[in-house]
Amino acid sequence: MSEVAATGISVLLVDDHPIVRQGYRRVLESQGDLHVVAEADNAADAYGAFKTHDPDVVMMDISMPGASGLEAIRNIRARSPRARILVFTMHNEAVLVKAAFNAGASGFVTKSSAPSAVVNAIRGVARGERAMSDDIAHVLAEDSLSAGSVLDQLGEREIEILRQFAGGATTEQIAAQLNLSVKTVQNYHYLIKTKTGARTDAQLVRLAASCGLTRI
Amino acid sequence: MSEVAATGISVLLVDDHPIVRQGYRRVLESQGDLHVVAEADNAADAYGAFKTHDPDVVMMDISMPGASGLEAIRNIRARSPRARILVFTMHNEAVLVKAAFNAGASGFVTKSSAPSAVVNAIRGVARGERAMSDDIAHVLAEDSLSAGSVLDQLGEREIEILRQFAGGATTEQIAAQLNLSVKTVQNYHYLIKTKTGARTDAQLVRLAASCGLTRI
DNA sequence: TCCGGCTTGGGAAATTTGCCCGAGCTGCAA
DNA sequence: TTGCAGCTCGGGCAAATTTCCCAAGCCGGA
Repeated sequence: MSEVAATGISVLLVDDHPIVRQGYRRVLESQGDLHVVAEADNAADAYGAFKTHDPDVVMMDISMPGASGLEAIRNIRARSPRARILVFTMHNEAVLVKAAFNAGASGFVTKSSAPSAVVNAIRGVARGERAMSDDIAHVLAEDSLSAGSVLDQLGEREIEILRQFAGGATTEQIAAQLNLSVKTVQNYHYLIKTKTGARTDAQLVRLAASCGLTRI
Repeated sequence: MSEVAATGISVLLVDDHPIVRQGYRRVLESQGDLHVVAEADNAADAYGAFKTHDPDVVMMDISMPGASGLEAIRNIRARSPRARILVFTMHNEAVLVKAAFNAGASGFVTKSSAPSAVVNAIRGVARGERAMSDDIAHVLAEDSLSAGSVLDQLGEREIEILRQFAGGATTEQIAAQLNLSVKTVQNYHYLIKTKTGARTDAQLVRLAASCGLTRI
């Protein structure tokens, strides 16, 4: 691995939008100590680029098409436990943040953050620290006080049914898929709404999407 | 208005993510002929900045919180018909593209485009041309062949009800908001599902989201 | 003028929801 | 070991919603 103090911090950028990557690249490289050594526009390429360039930090947008960003994190970390991954996204759901850290991320910064906060997060992650932007810290703080996230109160079965439902499946399809009676699926549906406080199906779909359970 | 040939092209950046704006700014300014004269992070500020700086081109991400980006375009164009607005977003739904052009946009470029395509679009828009990225041209071409998008078959009232429904509003809330009977809203709900072919409410929400009608 | 489409709602049958219940299972703790 | 708690699974039943069908007013275009 490169000597951080001596040669600066090497960064692998992962984002599916080329101009966004180029923008980040310029912002980072204007800092002097940050060097973008490679880019990737999907989760699959990310690991290849990681192996080739062995960057100090992977800066990754986890809302990409194809494989989930969380999968990509797990993937990289499983094969290279020393990898430092900074998640960089517009989402700020506590569930997603926790999922990212559980998957092995070292930091989590939202795109709403000031550029200075982003580059400082990169430096922190490169030093082996855990880094997150202020808004994420607040979200997690709120979350820890409010006794866990929405999804934490759901059982495995409930989450699976919520995922399929939010994905557009009908009650019959879910019942057939999971070998349940329609009535049971209906009951779960009701239970999920009760537990999450969603008043309409649409709110449930949005909840699932904002928790990263489904992508739209 | 500035003399494009003599002084370059002045650009107003509108995007709700500061680091994204800063990234774009650097990409644009590295071109030599493009100058970012102001930034705004919401639709309301965008018009203020437009009045103050009178830029040649407004480069705008229309997926921002608060007022719809389409509203912002209409707003600016209504007050300054000479304004050139280049929409720059990750969405590539034909409905949204057409809506943007109808609202008065001069160009539409997706974030998937190569940076060179983006800067060329800015130059084209500044010259008064209509500009769009290749993928958008393909989407519109497909759309014109496939006899219109899903949303095209919906009336204004239907779209408004779909938007509110997908946003999480209950039937009662929509009825109250629009001064309709609950029965009418229910009928619209059914009609929308029939017209769009959605079998569940969840599919409807996803449809609305994928058309840029709601954000999750 | 007439036709077609949008908007607004009524009606009635079919279906789903909301909420209650019980039963089997598992893990955990006293 | 017993017992409790929580998950999973489904029945029951009244209330609500959905699904269609229909009608009437309005407006713009042929």
